[in-house]
Amino acid sequence: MTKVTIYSIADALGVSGSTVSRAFTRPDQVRDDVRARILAKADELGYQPNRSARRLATGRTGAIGLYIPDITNPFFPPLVRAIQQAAADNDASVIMVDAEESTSAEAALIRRLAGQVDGVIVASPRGTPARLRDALGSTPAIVVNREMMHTTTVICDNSAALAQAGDHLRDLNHETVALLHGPSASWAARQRASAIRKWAASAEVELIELGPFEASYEGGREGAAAFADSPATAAFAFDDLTACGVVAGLAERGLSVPRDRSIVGCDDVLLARVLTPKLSTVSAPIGRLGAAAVDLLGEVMAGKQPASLRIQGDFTPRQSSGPAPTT
Amino acid sequence: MTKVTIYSIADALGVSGSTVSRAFTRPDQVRDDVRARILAKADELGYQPNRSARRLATGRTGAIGLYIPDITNPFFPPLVRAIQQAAADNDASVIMVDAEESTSAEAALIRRLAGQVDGVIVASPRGTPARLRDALGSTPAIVVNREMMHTTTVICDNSAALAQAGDHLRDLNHETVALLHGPSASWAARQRASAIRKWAASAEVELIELGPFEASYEGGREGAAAFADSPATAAFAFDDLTACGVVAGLAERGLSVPRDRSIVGCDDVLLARVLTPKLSTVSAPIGRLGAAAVDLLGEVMAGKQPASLRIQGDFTPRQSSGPAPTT
DNA sequence: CTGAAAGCGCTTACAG
DNA sequence: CTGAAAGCGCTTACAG
Repeated sequence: MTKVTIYSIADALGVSGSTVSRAFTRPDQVRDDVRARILAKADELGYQPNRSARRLATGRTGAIGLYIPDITNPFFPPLVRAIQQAAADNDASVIMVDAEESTSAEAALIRRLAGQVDGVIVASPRGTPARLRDALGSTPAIVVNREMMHTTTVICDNSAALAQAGDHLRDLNHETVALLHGPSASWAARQRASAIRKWAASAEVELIELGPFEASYEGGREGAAAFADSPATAAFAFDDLTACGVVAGLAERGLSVPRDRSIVGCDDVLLARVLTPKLSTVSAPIGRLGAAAVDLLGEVMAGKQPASLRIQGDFTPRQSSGPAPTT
Repeated sequence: MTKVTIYSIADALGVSGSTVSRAFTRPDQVRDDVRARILAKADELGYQPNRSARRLATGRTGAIGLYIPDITNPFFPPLVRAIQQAAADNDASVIMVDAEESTSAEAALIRRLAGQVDGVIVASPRGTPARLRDALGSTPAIVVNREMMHTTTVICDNSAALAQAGDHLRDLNHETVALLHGPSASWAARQRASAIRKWAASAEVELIELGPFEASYEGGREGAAAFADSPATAAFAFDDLTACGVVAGLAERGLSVPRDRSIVGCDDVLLARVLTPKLSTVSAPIGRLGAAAVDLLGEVMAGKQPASLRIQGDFTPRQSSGPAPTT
């Protein structure tokens, strides 16, 4: 099976390569019957355009880059999926790189990625804005899950939902509530913490701040130890995976959720719904986040400066939050 | 910031483009000091080779394709990561496509992918071998997680581990054990079923076959209903996610694991370790699967016909299996 | 609407 | 070890 190019088709049909090329890229500039014959022949020969050649000629790669800090964190697969799907709708392929949780590799990975694609979507970067901007250079980019000046950004705003979650706990008679801090380098952790503090102040609930803890199951288990030793009867975990560790850590101490302690997670990942007890959590519309990122990236690549987007999260009470134990 | 090419460097240094090109691709063919100056200047100018041009010139894309049926299934992210890492070690990028669980889209997605890359890794395909081979055409390929004639394949062989798991249950005095079938289109499901049947026959344990059920949390809940109504005191779930659904479904019926029923999962995904109770499961060395796939793909691309690989799984008893309830 | 030609940025025989 | 030149397969002004 020899290589089939536009010239194979051109020769077979007695037209020029230019015409074949146009039949694909500017169909309206080719007479209908000629185009029909070209398309038919292309199909017959199994023609697939050589993307490298096209890219070289047009200067666009047709690919967008996606930087993810940790594909293994259940938050990201749905995001990756949404981004891929939106990209496919725009005939773009996506090249994904996973930092494997290494913050130090971040800048180098992003720099390399930026060189290979038309634009990049950076999810949950941990590095400083300056380093990130340096790595990006002039490549169009969208940052997801973190706000950053001079950059189009799409984030999930959980403040209102977190306040709702807080009210829900207060209504269940929890009078002192723990805030299990996420990693201090995480923008989302800082956001959530400040939203919760604000809620606690206005709701006149006593807030006990514990941590920071890693955003992992183990981090949650450590959090559980601190939580169990505190007077709090309910806690906000940084995310669902952490919450899951908290449930396990409490269980190891003979404390059962929601009977003895209540806990609310964040993100509503698969885990939150399959855990027993199901987690009360704040859900991020992850799919919309991804789709929006691709749309906005398209605008940036087109030279526009679209406004940043913030999507509201939503509180979903489930089984992990219950009435405060009566002592 | 204007585009920097090999000629920017060549001009700045008074050498030819050929020499600059060689400095990168055939360093031994360039005098040491010249190469050093070129590399330094490239660095100074922030040179990034244009991949499209390189690809067009060499005829290789430097990319491998990865087809995944469902990125959202916790089995796949670690596989993706391992494959990416191994590819990066070989200076290849990976273009991933996710079928979003749509079996019907499989062939078309794979065909498109195959046209864009030097070789493809196909994970857990559901389609018939004929359709798959047709979609692949002459593109070098490795199939992961399914055996297939005339194709280099890397799979995890769980037979021995499943028999170990069975023995473990029998030693805990379970006399009748349920097999919750996975989806009938799944090669892995058929494999596991036959390994379990073989074990049951030789161990003289009564096996009750239930299902098939979907490979999902919901599928597991359905399985739990059938399991609860059966005389079995322990069950093999198709995978960990399903097992998780079984635990939840049993809980809804007031049955607790491992007190009232025992359950063993498969794959040892993150979920298995964060669930309470932690799942007894058969672990696939997912990372090795991915690394091996990339290695073998390299051989196929080099024109060799490497032998298929089967890696042994391992049984890991944890908390979800306990002594049979004494009636 | 169509063709001849130049050009995208590399690589790589071929001469020297 | 180095340079001039051709070629990879497309796209796209430019002429007609």
